Amino acid sequence: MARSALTREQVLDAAAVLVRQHGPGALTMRKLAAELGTAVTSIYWHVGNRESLLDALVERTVADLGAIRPRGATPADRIASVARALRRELRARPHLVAMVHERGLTERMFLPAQRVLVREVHAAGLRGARAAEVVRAVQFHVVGQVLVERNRERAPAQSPAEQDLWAGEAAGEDPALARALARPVDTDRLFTRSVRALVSGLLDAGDRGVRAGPYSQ
Amino acid sequence: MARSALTREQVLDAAAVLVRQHGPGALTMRKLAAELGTAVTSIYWHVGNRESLLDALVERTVADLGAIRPRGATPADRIASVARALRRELRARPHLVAMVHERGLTERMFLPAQRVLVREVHAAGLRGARAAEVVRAVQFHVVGQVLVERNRERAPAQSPAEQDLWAGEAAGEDPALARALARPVDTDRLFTRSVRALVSGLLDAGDRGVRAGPYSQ
DNA sequence: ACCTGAACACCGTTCAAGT
DNA sequence: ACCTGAACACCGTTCAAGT
Repeated sequence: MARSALTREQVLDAAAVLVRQHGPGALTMRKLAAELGTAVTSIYWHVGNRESLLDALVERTVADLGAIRPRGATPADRIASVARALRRELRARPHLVAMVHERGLTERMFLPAQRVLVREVHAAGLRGARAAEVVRAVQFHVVGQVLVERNRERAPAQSPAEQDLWAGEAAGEDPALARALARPVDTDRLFTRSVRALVSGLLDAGDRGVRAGPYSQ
Repeated sequence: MARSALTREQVLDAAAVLVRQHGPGALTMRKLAAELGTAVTSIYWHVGNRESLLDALVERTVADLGAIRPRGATPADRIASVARALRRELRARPHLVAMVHERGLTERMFLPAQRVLVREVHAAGLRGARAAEVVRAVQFHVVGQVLVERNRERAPAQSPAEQDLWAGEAAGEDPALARALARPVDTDRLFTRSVRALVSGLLDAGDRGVRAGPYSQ
């Protein structure tokens, strides 16, 4: 498409389009060249090779992740809201997560959110190594969940699904549980609840020693 | 190596060796054929194509994941111990996790552990949908963490590392936190603590309503 | 400084032909 | 029922040659 004096920017733009449409696997140097109307080898002059092209693409997409504003009254609520916002941002860029994952750049992607989290954990009254641990636990949890969710979306029908297993099995003992596990997972709800549990568990731990208090019943 | 009457089993064995040594990316049909001393095309007769070869490999490896025995006195401890055991099993087979992830078979891989978790969550006094939620939250958390850790191991040196950021920045306000975030993550410790927090958060939630009680300070 | 085509060393897969 | 080589349609990358 684009004519006259190929730019590195143009290459990145075209590459971004290909990746957005069909994922990183669909980005071949030859297709990209065809899209740009140049010889394959011209691309190499501008971006080096496929690997560093993808690197540059990741760098770029990470850069325009939106800023995150915490919401809520209590620190626990505000930390949980940061986690939810971050998940939303990442889920809006499904291929980014895959590429960042492949490249091992998760840490980098997370720096802006980390700053925000530190502020909120401070507001919760934590300092030093204990505060750092909470920040990292939340961070790891969010990325982990996003990765798992992405994975599940790609393969909607699992071979011997949970359904089949839980249809008969424990139905006698706890039919409601069997029914619940046979239903597809509501990932939004699960994320919200587990983040809330994680955060309250992390913040509570300090109050009453490491081993958190009584368990239900 | 192997001579006379190529078997499907032999193909899988040789494929497993290649994958174990250098990851799924290193498994090419041509290398595999060379290893087996046959024509590339013979392999197709036995396993169909590369994709279903990898599927079969995953199936096989998932099948010999060890059984998990919970340890500890309280349900919270026992649930956490299942999470840790599962993480250990998965980390012992790094390529399996990648392949399962690519194939979207996470659910399947998790079925045996799910049974064990259900028993422990029952022991904690939960039933029905609430019990199912705890099981799934733990399950998702473990897989998520294993994926994140695998990702981090592949790229040990992150470009603008946390180190650089936290070296100067907030050092004034909370130097201990800055130091902690500048240190490399102790993933074993982080996993143990966050699982404990998550589980206690999940089990507590029932006792005192959804919004878990006071946060520290 | 930028672009080109030819060539190299790889892929996965199909297919007609052998035994 | 099993194995084969030839061939097809792809890859990423290098390199000498052009302007």
